[in-house]
Amino acid sequence: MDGDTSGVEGDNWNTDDELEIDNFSLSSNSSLTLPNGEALACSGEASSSAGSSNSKLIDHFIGMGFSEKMVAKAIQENGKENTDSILETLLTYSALESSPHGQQHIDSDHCSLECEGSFLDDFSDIDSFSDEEITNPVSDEEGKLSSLVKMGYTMDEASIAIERCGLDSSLVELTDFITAAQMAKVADVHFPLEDKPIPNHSFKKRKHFDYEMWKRKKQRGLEKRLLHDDDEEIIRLPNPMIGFGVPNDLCQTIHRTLPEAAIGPPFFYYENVALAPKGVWTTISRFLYDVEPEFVDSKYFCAAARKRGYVHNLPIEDRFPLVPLPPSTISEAFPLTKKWWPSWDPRTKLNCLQTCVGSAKLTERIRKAIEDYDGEPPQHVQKYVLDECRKWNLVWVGRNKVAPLEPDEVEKLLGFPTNHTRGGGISRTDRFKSLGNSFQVDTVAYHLSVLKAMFPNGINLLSLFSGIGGAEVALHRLGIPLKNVVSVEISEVNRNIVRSWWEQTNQRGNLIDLPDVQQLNGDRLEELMGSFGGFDLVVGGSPCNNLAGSNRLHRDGLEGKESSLFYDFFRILDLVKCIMNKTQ
DNA sequence: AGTAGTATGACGATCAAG
DNA sequence: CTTGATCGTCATACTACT
Repeated sequence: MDGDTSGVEGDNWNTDDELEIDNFSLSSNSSLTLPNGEALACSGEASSSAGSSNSKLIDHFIGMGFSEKMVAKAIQENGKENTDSILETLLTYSALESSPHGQQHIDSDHCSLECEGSFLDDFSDIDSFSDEEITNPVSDEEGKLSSLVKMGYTMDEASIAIERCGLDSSLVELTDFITAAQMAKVADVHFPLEDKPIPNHSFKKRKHFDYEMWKRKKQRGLEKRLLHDDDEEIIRLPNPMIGFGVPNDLCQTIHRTLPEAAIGPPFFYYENVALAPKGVWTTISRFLYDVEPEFVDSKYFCAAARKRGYVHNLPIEDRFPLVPLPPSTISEAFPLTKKWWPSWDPRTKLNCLQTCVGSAKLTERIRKAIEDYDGEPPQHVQKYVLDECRKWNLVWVGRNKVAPLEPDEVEKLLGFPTNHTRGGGISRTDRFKSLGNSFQVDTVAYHLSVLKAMFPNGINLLSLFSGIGGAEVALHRLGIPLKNVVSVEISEVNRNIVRSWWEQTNQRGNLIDLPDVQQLNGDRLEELMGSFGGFDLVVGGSPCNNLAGSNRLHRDGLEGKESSLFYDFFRILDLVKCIMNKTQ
């Protein structure tokens, strides 16, 4: 999808229940932060974990060297009965925590235990709370966002609060807003309480706690470097990157057992770049019900590499590939290049298709560099040319002539129909951008193929961050009828592409497109699902802007401006799950 | 001259694999 | 250790129009 997701317009919120929050006074926090209010707000499980009956259990684990916050979260997740799984969770957390990127995500989870005590602490010094104390924010907004996340709120909640309250509002105002929103949500029967424990509002204490935590983690990180890191829970990429199997793979007898919480309905399928900063996939996996990601390189499906991670709860037996099988090498995909391909260019597969392509000037420079020599150019020229060709995915189109791929060639490689992104007022630049952000259809279709036997009459699909409709095209090419498709995509050109494809392929189903995942709330989902009886599949690849290696400027990880929309994928999936369970 | 859309090049770090 | 890959962003110059 496109990068700009910040266009939240207040007008569109009129139907949202959150709007009612405006009626709350932002400055008066007393009534909202009373322990009574918390007890009312928390689910049974969450509030009981804060009770005194657990103190022995907590002390037990604290005695083992785990932090109070961790123990509370682990108990909350596993229940107080199952001490074994609590211990296992704690061990996992402590491993995660020692990773440089993983540590901040522990903080981003909620914990109701910190509610204990000091409710009556005054907040008078809260405004002196300096963001820079903990993080090094680039802007005021990011600083506030980051602070809120560290205080235990979701990225989603934090950004909405800033949108609604304004950038110059204090942290107290922002946290009050979120609390009020959560209060309002509690009234909504469909709000998944167990996954959104109400954060406490003992600001002073939490601030202090977090700061101490941060110092401790920093310290531990230093210690860690001196020790072995063999117990790191960092997810490793498989080599070869074939996930749970690719077509023509001989050993396809892999079985897996999904965690209980991950089992559908609905089925879900999440995608993002495999080479994300350390700890990102651990966090993604943890949020998506602890499902182990499947890392696959699309070079096993087509002539271009595309290293991606997929988290899904689909069966992995009896998969089958799309037919016809796409060309597997560059020369098969583009036969005309064979004639001009020099023997000293060993490439048979293209690298990852990106959002930008090489310039005409660059190909000109390359031509001139080779032209000076009669036969084979010297080593250093070969090296230069090959480096540029690999970096920009250039192919040989004439004597001494290289060129970037054309948009229709990229469409072909990615498994889309030719001219899928063409016309309708879409520029060449935008085509490359949309295609570069898309799925490789054959790869995704292989994973989704198991649905065909299960849903002979078709499926209802929720497609988040749809882009140019990679999931829709994959399902269609598999011959799985699309009954109702709700497609959420911020970019208007992309929505037009999907709409136009939908009409051209004579779909019998119903396509509903929405612009913004952030505005898709429980009410709207319930309304949509009520009309056709729930979703069979939720698909989405959230923005990779802040995860991708090509991003020199803002590779900020999952908390980055765009990539944090992952949490909206989780939020919405969890809402769908909740509603589905309720109506069954 | 103003404007909107387009093309170009400068901008390294991170992480895995050999 | 070195090599290689990587769903990118930004300011600026350029182009094709009014």
